[in-house]
Amino acid sequence: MEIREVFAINLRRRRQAAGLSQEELAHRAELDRTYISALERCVYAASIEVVDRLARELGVEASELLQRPSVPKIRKKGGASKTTGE
Amino acid sequence: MEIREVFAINLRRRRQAAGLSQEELAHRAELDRTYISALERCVYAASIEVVDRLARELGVEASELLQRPSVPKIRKKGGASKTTGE
DNA sequence: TTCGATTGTAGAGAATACTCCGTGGTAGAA
DNA sequence: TTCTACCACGGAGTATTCTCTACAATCGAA
Repeated sequence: MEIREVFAINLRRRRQAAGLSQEELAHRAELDRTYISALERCVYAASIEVVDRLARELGVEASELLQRPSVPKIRKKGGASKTTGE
Repeated sequence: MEIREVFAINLRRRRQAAGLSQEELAHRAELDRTYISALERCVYAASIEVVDRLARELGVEASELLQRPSVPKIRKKGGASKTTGE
């Protein structure tokens, strides 16, 4: 999983959890709305400065937005082994 | 503390801990040597892609390189209160 | 349908990250 | 001293991020 994707997913989830629209978040973080949209679609690799500004407005640490999803406990009998895709 | 600084400090500490020169790390992460130097001096705000590439070569998660140093348990009697500097 | 709110997307330009060249400085070993 | 390894730093050029404007699509409510 690419780091852009990790960030995109975390950003969208946190934003929605905070009940903010892309526009609201963009305004608070002093960024452009279309840019937030692009970030959530993995169009760009954000600089750590925008990661930090978004994290602040979402009430989390910058590092959290780069946290890869923890592997969700595999429960299997005889299924084919599945790789992470990365 | 600015996020650049957080990253710069973590990068340098991890690099030295790994016993790598800026040149060695740059080569392994396929980045320019002078750029690594600049990152450790807070000249630029790296993109999350270079954070990720450096993290890989240092054997850590990208998110770790953005982790702010934990406040080291204040032990004081009557000293002037000290701010974080930020 | 019509409206408001939200998001996707395109294009052009400004700003900044990143590369590549070179120079110099410091410290340790020969 | 001389050599080597390592790092700070400058400038110029390329690549990418980020801003701004505009238009279209979707969805739920009136």
